[in-house]
Amino acid sequence: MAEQKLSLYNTLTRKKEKFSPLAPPFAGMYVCGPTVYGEPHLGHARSAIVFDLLYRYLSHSGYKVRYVRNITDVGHLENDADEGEDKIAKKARLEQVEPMEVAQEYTNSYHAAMRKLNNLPPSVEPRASGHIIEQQELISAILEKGFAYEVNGSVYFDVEKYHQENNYGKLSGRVLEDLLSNTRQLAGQQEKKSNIDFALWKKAAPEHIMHWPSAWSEGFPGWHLECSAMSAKYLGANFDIHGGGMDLLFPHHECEIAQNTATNGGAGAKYWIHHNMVTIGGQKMGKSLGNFITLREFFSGEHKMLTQAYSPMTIRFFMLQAHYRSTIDFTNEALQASEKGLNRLFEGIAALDKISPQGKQDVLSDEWEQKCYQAMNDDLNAAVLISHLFELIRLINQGKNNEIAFSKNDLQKAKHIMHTFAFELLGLRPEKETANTELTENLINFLLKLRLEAKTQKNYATADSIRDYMTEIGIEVKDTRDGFEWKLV
RNA sequence: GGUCGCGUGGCCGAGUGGCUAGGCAGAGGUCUGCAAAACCUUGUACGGCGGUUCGAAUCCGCCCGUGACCUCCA
Repeated sequence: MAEQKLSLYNTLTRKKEKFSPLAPPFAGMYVCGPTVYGEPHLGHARSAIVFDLLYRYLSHSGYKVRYVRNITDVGHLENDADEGEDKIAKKARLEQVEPMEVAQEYTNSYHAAMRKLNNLPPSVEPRASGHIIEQQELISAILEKGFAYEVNGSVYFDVEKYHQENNYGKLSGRVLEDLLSNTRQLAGQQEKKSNIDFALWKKAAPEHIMHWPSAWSEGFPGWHLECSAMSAKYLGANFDIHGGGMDLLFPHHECEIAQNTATNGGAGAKYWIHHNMVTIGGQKMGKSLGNFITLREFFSGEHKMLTQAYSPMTIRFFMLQAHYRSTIDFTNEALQASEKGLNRLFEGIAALDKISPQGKQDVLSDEWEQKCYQAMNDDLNAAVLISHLFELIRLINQGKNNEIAFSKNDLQKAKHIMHTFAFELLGLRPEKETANTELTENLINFLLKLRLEAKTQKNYATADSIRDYMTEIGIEVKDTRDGFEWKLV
């Protein structure tokens, strides 16, 4: 059904490439998931939404997709100056609870937020802490190949040795010589042969909470290891797509490629897909910058930078209106525009059910569907897809006003397009509540019929009084040409 | 400092050698008891200066502004 001509921008080759999986009809996709030491925020939302769009589209196109997205609950060093104190462990000590309790709490928050955003759950969601053995095996393999060395119970990746036969920097475009001269000298790096070497295993300091036994020391795995280990475990040494934010391009993904290449000669993934950042006032959102807004705060509106609450679907729609490789700047004004636009889209789609077919000839050409697929195929251009949907909404509204006569076939076509692209692929979901029982619904309709009678008799005082009361209790009433409409707000 | 990117109408944001992106806001109109919604009309934008071209916002150069990465980060 779908045209199988998806092109994706591959960071590895720096150009758009036709997507062609290694073993069709299967497609493997690995995405760097959250580090669960804090509340999920807009950035997490963007990553999840972008790759949800890709997941949905690949599935829609007939691929059997295995979507793996990890949970990082161990393994990220705070920084080298801290002598390798683990992020999760640090937070745990501050809050005086078990590290895994912290990880679990934020994992739960993350899942709840992702569900609200209507992101489909991944096929496999592995935790780094559950794959210590696999990570240790990977370290052994790299040591065996001679691309790592052990010092005092810690193991480091030998970047310069690796670079003699391979290209460290092929993904990020970095030049090794520049890196060597520009990398900062940090405390606690005396063990490493070179500044740019990175840890595969770190010996845990005595006060360190999270540690595991290993052949080298009681310690913990390095920060880039988990993704290599878990992608290989669930997708194979060579798989199709690796995704993540642009901020992970270097060093994280570069190091992953080095680890993968060192063990089996391949980069791992064929297509490396990176989405851009969310900015606030033109600056990247970050805790240290003080412009950090969690998803919970967006949904409740409780944040000093927010003038109102924004629904999960508004956030999703806002994200989808920009191409994934562009930065997207958050402002209240932009989000309000999205909220209204999304409402227009949903109302237009709902109007489709109220239009009765009148035309004998089709007015909607088949090009509509093709245009929509073209937008998706062009590196998942959801922004252009949405513009097409709005063009169609304009026509639908004209049909609603009897300015265009749609045929039965037209209406089916329009419904099909909206359901496929707006709901199935973009993952938009009307949030409008309906009356919870048939009884309520009947009562509302009865009241409105009374109002209509009053109106017909020009008893506007009564008509307005009924409408005012209904508005007050949360029922929005709109008059139409031959009756009324209502919805709960 | 090194590397890479971006600069589009009031706002957000697509596009990229010639053909109206789209949404929001604004103005005028149609409809309407009022309200709301919807529809129609309306703005001829691409940082500056040069160059290439029949033609550039789109390619090239320089300048200005701005951002990301180089440190955990979506």
